[in-house]
Parts: sequence; C-alpha cells; structure tokens
Amino acid sequence: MPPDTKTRILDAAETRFAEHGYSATSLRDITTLATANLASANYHFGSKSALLEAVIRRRVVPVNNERLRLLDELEAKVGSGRLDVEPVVRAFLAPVFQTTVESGFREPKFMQLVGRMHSETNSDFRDVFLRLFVEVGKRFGSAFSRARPEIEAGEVMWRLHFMIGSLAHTMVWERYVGEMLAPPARDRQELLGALTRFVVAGMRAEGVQSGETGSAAR
Amino acid sequence: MPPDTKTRILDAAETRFAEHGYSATSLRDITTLATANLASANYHFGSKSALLEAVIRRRVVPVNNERLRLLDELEAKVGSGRLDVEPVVRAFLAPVFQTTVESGFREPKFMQLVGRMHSETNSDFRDVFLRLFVEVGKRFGSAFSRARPEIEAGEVMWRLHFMIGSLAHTMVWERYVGEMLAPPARDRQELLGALTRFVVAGMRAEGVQSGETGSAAR
DNA sequence: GTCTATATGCGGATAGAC
DNA sequence: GTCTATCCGCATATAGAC
Repeated sequence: MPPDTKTRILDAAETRFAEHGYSATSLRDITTLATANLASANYHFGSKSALLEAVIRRRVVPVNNERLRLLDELEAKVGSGRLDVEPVVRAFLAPVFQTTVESGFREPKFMQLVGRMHSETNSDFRDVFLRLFVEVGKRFGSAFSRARPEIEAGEVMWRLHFMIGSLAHTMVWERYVGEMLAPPARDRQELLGALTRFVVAGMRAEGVQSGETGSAAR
Repeated sequence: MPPDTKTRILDAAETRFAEHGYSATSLRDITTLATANLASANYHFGSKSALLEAVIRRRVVPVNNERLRLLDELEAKVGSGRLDVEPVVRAFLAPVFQTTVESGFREPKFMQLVGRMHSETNSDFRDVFLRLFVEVGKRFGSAFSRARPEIEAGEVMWRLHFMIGSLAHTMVWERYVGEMLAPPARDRQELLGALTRFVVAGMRAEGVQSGETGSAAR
C-alpha cells in the first residue's frame, strides 16, 4: 500500500471506477478502501469529478504519449514511403497492454479503467476523456488514411472507432467473459495478438464497392 | 406520446438509461420526463432495477430473436455445406440497425441503449443482459467456429467479442463522434455497411502463425 | 493533514387519501 | 391507478477541532 493518503485515494478511486463506474461509486466507498478519512478526498482533490479527472489523467496521459511516440518513430522510419496498417495498429493498441509504460500500473484494474473510459458516456467522464483523446484520434486518423488512401476518409474514421470499440469492450469484459461464454483463458500477449490480427484485417478490408449498400445481401 | 402511463415510463426510462446510464438516472427524472407521478414507477414496476429489466427485455428480446431467426434460416439454407462468414456477421449486426424489427423502435435512442447494454458493467444491468444474451452468444460462437474451422475456438470467441465491441462502441458514441473527430455524417445503412466490411475482414483474418506472438514486430 | 460532526440535498421506496 | 406526503438512508461537501 502506498504511503501517502493522496496516492492511496487515487488508487482506490481507480479500482472502484474501473469496477463499478463513476456514478455508482461513492467517495465513502473509495476512502474506506483507501483506509483514509472521508473528508480527505475533498481535501486532496476538491470534488468527486476532480478526483475522476486525476485518476484518468494519471493513466491516459502516459498511454497516449507512448502511442504518439511510437507513431512518430514509425513515421520517421518510413519517411515519405509506404505506411503499413499493421505497425499503426500496434502503435495504438500495444501501449495499453504494456504494463511498464510508467511504473505503478497494476493489472488488470488498469485495463478495465481504460475500457470504461472509452465506453462511459457520463458527461463528467466523457468531457475529461475527450479532451485527452482528441490529439491521438486526429494523429491516428491521419496515419490510417495515409496507410489506406483508397478508403474514403469518413470510413477510415469509423474504422478507428471500430478498433477502439473492440479494444474497449475487450478490456471491460475481459473478466466477465467466463460468465457469458466459455472463457478462452488467454494471457495478455495472446489477447493483444488476437485483437491485432482482427483489427489489422478490418483496416485492410476493401472499401464500399460500387452498387453495394449496407443492406445488400439480405 | 403513448397513452398509458406504464408505456410512457418505459419510454422515458429507455431514453434516460440510453443517455446517462442506469446509476446516473433517477426515478424522479424518469417520471418527470414521462409526465407521470413519482410513485407510479414503483406501482407499475416494483423497483428501479425491475424497471431496468423491463426496458432491456422490450428491446433485446426481439433483436435477439431476429438474430436467431436469421441464423436458423442461414443454417437451413446451407445444410451441411460450407458456411460463409459474411452472412453470419450480417445476421448478428443487421437486426440492430433494422428499425422495424418490432413496431415502436424510435431512433437513435434504441441504438444507444443497445450500445450501453453491451458496455455497462453495473451489476444490475449486466445480470439482466447476460441472461438474455447467453443463447445468442453460444449460437453465433458455434456458427463462427463452423465458418472458420482453422481458427482456434478461443480466438473465435474473442473475435465475437471484438465484433460486439465494435458494434457497441459505434452505437454509444455515434452521436458524440462529432465532438471528437470530424463527423463522417453517414446514414445508418452506410454505417452498417462499413461495420460489416470491417468485421467480416476481421473474422476472415488468419489465426496465429507459428512462432508469432502478440508482442512480435515490436 | 487528519479527524469528527454536521449541513444539505437527492435517492428509492411506501403509506394512505382519493 | 394516481396523487401527496413522508420515511429514511446515503450522497457530496464543508466547518472547525486537533
């Protein structure tokens, strides 16, 4: 257990937000788990939503920085040459699975939190998260458009969303799949591999064909 | 506005659960929107979680029935022959986009609700939803395994999750993407088409290659 | 910085008149 | 079936002693 109260509260909040979501978690619950006094949460963070913001920032900023770093590296390497889909997908997905981006990541709580950040549409949650995500979204959108120039830009953006959705859903439900379907019981790297294969293939798919619509083949 | 109070409450609850989620929505908010008395919610449904269950059932049961019907039809058609990935994907995705499965679907509220049902892990929400989803999950898992027999069963199950994630995330965020990325402004059928292309390609991807792991190519 | 105590309001649920 | 009024617990937040 971390020594200072502020960090303990941050950790406890992360755990509970990941498990139950923002609205369903009370400060009482958080401070109890943190073995801290109820009032200390407001003393250190000011309000519940400010605490949420601190929790998100602590995790998202390093992951997004790592994503951008990998993308920079990749773009520098290929120069003005051809940009392949696969390394771009990896640059986006891998940092989430990487437990050592910054010291202190405790699995699998963090994975769930990331998943929830993408799926939660509570306005407090969303506002904070969107602010932190805009740059990454734009950079990766451009990178995928460059890797798949034949695909219309709008469809590329949707594919970015599909990728995020696959990632987020996997993170959130990872520990519940056993209740729902036979648990495949993979380790993290295998899961990242499976997700990468799926997304890379999706990104490489042909765009809409002439004459075809979404309701075709029915 | 529907005539009877019970339906109005159901509609209002659906709207608010879709917009803000279960925990963040109060019965007061729901009954006000429904122009009904606070006490009437408990009179008609017994409790908040029972209301949630009614909301989910009303929408999920017809969609899942339609999914199973399409899959039955497909399996009957191909008999013991080859089962292609694409129509299975379509059988899963299309009923969600079909606004006329049962009369009374009001877009795009319903799409958001479906998205939330897949992403919400609040235990009330999850329990109800899992119960309704188990059969569909198993049937489609088997169908995909049959369509992609070379892929290990565990990976097929994960791909099913990836598909659900893409779908759910798209539903939940459809109306927010404008805040986040340039809005592609597609219509529903185009969106279904884009999602189908992505998922079909993902499902058709090769499985893990010998010697490769998820952390490869880094 | 940490605690107790408390202000203040919203939450779900229900009793009981009509 | 629908209403008012209310119970009662839990929520966030803060005041103020130590």
